[in-house]
Amino acid sequence: MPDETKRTAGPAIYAVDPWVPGKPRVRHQLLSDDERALLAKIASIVRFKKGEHIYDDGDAADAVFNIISGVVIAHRAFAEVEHVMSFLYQGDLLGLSEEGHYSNAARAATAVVAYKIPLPALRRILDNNADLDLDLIVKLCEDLRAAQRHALVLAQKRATTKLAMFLELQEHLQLARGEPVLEIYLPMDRTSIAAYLGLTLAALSRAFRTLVSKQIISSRNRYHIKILDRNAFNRLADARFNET
Amino acid sequence: MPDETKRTAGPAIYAVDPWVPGKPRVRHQLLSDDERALLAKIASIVRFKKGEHIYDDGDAADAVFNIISGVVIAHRAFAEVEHVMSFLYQGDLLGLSEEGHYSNAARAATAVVAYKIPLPALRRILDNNADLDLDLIVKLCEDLRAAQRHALVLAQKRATTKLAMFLELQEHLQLARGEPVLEIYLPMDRTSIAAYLGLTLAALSRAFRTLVSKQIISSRNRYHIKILDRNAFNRLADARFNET
DNA sequence: CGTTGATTTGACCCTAATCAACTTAGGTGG
DNA sequence: CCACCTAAGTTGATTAGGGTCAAATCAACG
Repeated sequence: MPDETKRTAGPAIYAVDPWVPGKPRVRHQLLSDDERALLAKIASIVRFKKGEHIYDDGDAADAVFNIISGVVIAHRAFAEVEHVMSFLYQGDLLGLSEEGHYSNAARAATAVVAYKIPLPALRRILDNNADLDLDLIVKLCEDLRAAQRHALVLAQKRATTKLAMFLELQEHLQLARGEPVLEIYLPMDRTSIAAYLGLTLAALSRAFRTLVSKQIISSRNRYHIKILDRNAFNRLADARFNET
Repeated sequence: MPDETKRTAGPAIYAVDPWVPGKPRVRHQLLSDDERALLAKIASIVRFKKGEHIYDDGDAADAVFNIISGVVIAHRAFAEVEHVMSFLYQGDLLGLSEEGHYSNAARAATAVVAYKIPLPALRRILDNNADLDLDLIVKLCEDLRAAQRHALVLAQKRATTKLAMFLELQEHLQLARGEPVLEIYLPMDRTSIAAYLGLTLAALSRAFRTLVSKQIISSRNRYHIKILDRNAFNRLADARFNET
């Protein structure tokens, strides 16, 4: 697994479309070494323990975070229910899509290390740096597509379909990160997955059981899933197979 | 209703957060007159009839569109079902969040007039124009928030809640556009609304009927809705009231 | 080894999906 | 302007799938 952040110091933004099935393009670094060095100067490194709270919906937004390692959950309470908006991985930015105040809350799904980039300093650098703008635009377009994919998942009516789509997405992300994909690794807990898919914990659990009992997937443990029947899996998760 | 596009010619990008309840900030134009003139030079004006097809999922993306008037539906078929990703209004951009190929299809919900901006020309201008970048970033952040709001709506389990949230969103958009809000105007057909909310046409129809029979809303006709019981409406649509 | 939180499972209920019939609203052509 | 046609929307009956609540396991950690 190539870890760019070790070769060159400083914030990293990766981009790749993890959706198009059969097209596992490797993600690439959007920032040049110079840009990363520039950002590193104004960034500090922060650590969060698993489950730790990073910022709250409504807090004054004074910094953006760039994940070095670990998984972050962007979430939001609505009508007493927690909704997970996205899972964020190494190289992802969080705290970006707000102005003045964060519009999501964020917490660590695993132990997290991240760059914390103060907003005023970032703004100063952006103003003098046309290239960074372009990179940001590319990243934002990608986040936008991701949000629309999420909407597509949520619009599904069957729990097994949602779950299969989620697993496929995780698999593509893993592939894009250059990790092995014999198994799908799920760093977040079931509750978070359920909140992401718009299901109750019970319904998600049943969806897992259904896929397992149909021999479509198997699970070594809570965090490691293997796809046994790729065809059946694709039929559930992938539009191409449903458009006959 | 102020119509900026009539005062100054050329593409227009408006931005405002239409979500925060009780905070109906008026949208403002992100582009300067100079920028708009610049874009106008490379843009052509195109018209689409109601229901007309604008571009298809997968088409080579050769231009972005900037809506002058009318409503556009960004949609996508998945598993034989049409999903509406967003409704786009005057000043909105479409065809942006893709690279190479459009990732959504688009069709006109009403008669539409739009600027068509060829991508190569746009790229040339962006390269020489730091200000435009910034504007684009603001717009993208806003689109991103909108997509996450959509996800939040889709994650709701009750049809009446989804519908109320949708109506509230439309109301806020209208307010932001400076239109009167005694009634909520729904330019799109029921089928599109259902597809946006992840409901069947039948379920949406029943949700309307439920709200009407509970005296929460009334409808003058298919396109004009009035909110009768603001408290009950907010209890359904608005997180603030559900967090007790 | 006990305690706590996470996950699974079960029983029951309710809502929205489905399928289908019916009504309405918009066009079209006479 | 009206009769007709078609697409859009409504309504009804039925059913399946997920919600809800609660009990039972399981897993992690001290």
